[in-house]
Amino acid sequence: MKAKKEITIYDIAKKLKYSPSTISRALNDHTSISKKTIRAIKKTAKEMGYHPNSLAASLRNNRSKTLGIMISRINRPFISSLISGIEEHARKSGYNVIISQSNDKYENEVVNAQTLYNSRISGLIVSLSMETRKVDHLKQFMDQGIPIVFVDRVPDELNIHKVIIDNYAAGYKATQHLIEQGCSRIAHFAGAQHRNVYRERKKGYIDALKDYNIPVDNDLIIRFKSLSFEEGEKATRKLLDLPGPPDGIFSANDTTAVSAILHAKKRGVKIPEELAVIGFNDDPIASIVEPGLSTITHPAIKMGQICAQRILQHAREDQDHAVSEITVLPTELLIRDSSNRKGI
Amino acid sequence: MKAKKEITIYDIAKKLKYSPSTISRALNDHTSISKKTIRAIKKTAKEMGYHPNSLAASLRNNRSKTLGIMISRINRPFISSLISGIEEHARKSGYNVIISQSNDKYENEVVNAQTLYNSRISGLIVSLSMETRKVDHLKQFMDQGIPIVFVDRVPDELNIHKVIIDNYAAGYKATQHLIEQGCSRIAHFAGAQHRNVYRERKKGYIDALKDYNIPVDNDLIIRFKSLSFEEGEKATRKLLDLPGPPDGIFSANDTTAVSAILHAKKRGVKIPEELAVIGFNDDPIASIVEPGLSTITHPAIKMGQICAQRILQHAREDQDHAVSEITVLPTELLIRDSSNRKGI
DNA sequence: ATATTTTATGCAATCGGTTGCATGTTTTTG
DNA sequence: CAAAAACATGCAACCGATTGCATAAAATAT
Repeated sequence: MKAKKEITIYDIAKKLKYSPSTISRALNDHTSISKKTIRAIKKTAKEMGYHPNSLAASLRNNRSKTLGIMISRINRPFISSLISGIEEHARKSGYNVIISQSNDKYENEVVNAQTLYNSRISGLIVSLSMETRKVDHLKQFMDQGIPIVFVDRVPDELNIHKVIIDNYAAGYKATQHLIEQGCSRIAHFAGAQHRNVYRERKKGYIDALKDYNIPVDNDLIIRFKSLSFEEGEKATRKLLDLPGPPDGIFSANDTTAVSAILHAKKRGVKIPEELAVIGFNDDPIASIVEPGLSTITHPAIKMGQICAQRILQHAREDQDHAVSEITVLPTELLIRDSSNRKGI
Repeated sequence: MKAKKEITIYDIAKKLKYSPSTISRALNDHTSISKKTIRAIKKTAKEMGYHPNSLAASLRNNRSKTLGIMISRINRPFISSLISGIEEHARKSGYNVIISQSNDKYENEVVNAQTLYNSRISGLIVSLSMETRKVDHLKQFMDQGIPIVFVDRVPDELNIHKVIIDNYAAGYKATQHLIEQGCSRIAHFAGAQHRNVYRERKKGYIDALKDYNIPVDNDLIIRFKSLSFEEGEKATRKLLDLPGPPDGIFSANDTTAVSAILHAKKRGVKIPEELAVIGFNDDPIASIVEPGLSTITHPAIKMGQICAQRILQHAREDQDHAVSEITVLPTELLIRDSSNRKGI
C-alpha cells in the first residue's frame, strides 16, 4: 500500500503550461490573474485531485493557520464548552485548533507552550493551570508578535488581552442572594487564592458580608486545593460539626456545592431551610441534584467564540501589544431550590 | 513591536563552524555525530535561544507530528474524556492534537476531513457524526497510507481499525438486569439505527427479551433523533400514558434516562419499584440524580489512550491496511438505586 | 502611429530543516 | 606499516508553496 505521489502546483503548472506562481496566485484568487485563467486553473486542480499542502504555505509564511489552546483539563463542562466555542469560530475562519492540557501542572504548561511555539501557531488562548504563578514561558509568543488571549484563569499582569467574567461581582451577587434569603452564617468554599477567579469570588463574598454588617468568620472560609467532590464532602462535614454551623454556603464551583447538598441531606439537614447552598458554573449536575442547585452561570461557549474572534483579529492586524483589551462577560444568578427559602 | 528573527540551524552552524547537516543531526541525536559534538551543539543551541521549526521538518518529511480528531461535539462528557485520553497519550509521544467538531452534520465532517488532510496529519481518529452514512471523504487518508482509527461510532466496513465497546453485550446486560429485577414490560430509548452503537444496544435489548421469553412490544421502543433531555421527557410522558405502561426503561444514554426518572417522579411513579431505569455512559449526572441512575460504564479516557497508541503504532510502522484491528473494551453494569428493586 | 497605462504572467529566491551519498579522518587489524 | 573498517562531517538537492521584481502583451491615450 504505497502512498501515491501528491499533486502539487508544479504538476498543474506543467499540465496547463503556466508557471507555478500563476497557479499559486490563481488558487488564492489573486487579483493579478485573469478571471478566465483562475477558473480554468481551479477546474484543472480539482480534476487532478489537487490538495494544497498547508505545511508548505505555513513554512513560507512562517505562520500556520492554527490556534493553540492551553487549558487545565478538557473533560470539564466549562472547559469543553469553551473549547467548543473556540473551535467553531476558528474553523469558520479557516483555522485549525490544537489543544494541550496542563492537568493543572505548571511543568506541563511550560512544555506545552514550547511545543505550540515550535508549531508556529498564529495565536494562543490560555487558561492557566492551578499551579502557575509566573508566565515567563509565554513571553516568547509576545516577543514574536504572536497574539495571546487569556481566558477565565488569567494572570494579574496589566498589558495583556483577557476574556473574563466579573468574578467579584458574581461572588458578591451570590453572597448577597444568600443574605437576602435570611442566611447570617455563610460559609465559603474557596479555591486557590493565587488564581484570580477564586480570589475575586472570595473578595465579592467578603465585601457582601461587610456591606450587610455580617461578621466575617474565618472558620467558615474553607480553602480548597482542587474543589473536588471528596474535598467538598469533607469540608461540609467539618462545617456541620461546628458548634455554630453555617446556614448558607457559597461554593466557588458546582462540584463541591453538590457534594455539600448531598452530604447535608444525608445528615438530615434541610435544604434550603437549614442550609442554603449556591454554586458556580451551572454544570449539568446543578440542574439534576435535588433540590436544584442555585448557581452563577457563565456564557462558556460564547467566551470561546470571543476568544477566537479576538485572537484572529489580532493575528491579522499587526497587533499592538501596548494596548490591552479586556472583555468582561456577564454572569447571571440562577436561583434554583437549593437557596430559595422564600419561594420566589 | 517587531518580531525578532528566529534562530535557525544555519545560525548555529555559522557560529560553531559546522555544517547545517551536522547541527540537524546533532539535535536529533543521530548516531553518526560524536557525543562530544552533540553536547556542544545542544548547549550552544540552547544558549542562542534556538526553537526548532516543526513546520520545516514536517514539510520535508511530508508529515506533521500531529493527530487529527473528528468528533461530533466536544462538550459532552464521553467525548471530552475520550479526547483527554487521546491528547495525553499523543503529547507524551511528541504529537500535537487537532480537533474538529462536526456538530453531527455530515457536511461539516467532509469539510473538516479536507482541512485535516491538507495539514498532513500523521493519523486520524474518527467518531462519526450522527448523519454520516458513507465514508468516502476519508478514503484520501487511506490512499495516502495515513492511518485511521475509528472509535465508538464506527462504520460497518470490515477492513478498518476500530476501538469500540461491545454495545450488544452491554445492551443485553442492561436489559437482563432489568428482567432479573422483575421487570416484564421494558421500554427502550433507542438512538438512530444507522449508527452502530445504537443499533447494537437495541439488538442486545431485543435478544435479552427473547431469551427470557418476554414479548417484544414495538410500542415500547422509542426511536430518538438526538437523545436529548426534552425528547426523553416527551417519550416518558407518552409511555406512562399508555394503557399498559412499562415497568422498566433501558435508555441508550444517560441524559434521557435521567429525564425519565425526573418526569416519572413528578408524576408520582415510584422508582425503581414501579419503574426501573437504566442508562448508558455513566455521565456525571448519573451519580447525582436521585435515585442514582444505574448505567453502563465506558472506559472513555482509556479508549482515547488506546486510540492514540494504535494510531501512533500504525503511523510508525509502514502500516498494512489489509489487516483490520478491532479493539473491544469492556463495559460494566453499574447498579445504582434506579433499578435496584431487590436491594443488592 | 507612438507613448503610456494597465493587465497578465514568469523568474528565481526563500521559508528551515532533512538525508543519501561522498569524503576525509581516525582507529583497528593482519 | 599498509589496508580495511569505523567514525565524523559536509555537500547539495529536496519538501511545496509564496512573492517582489521584471517583463511581455494588450488596452488606452496623445
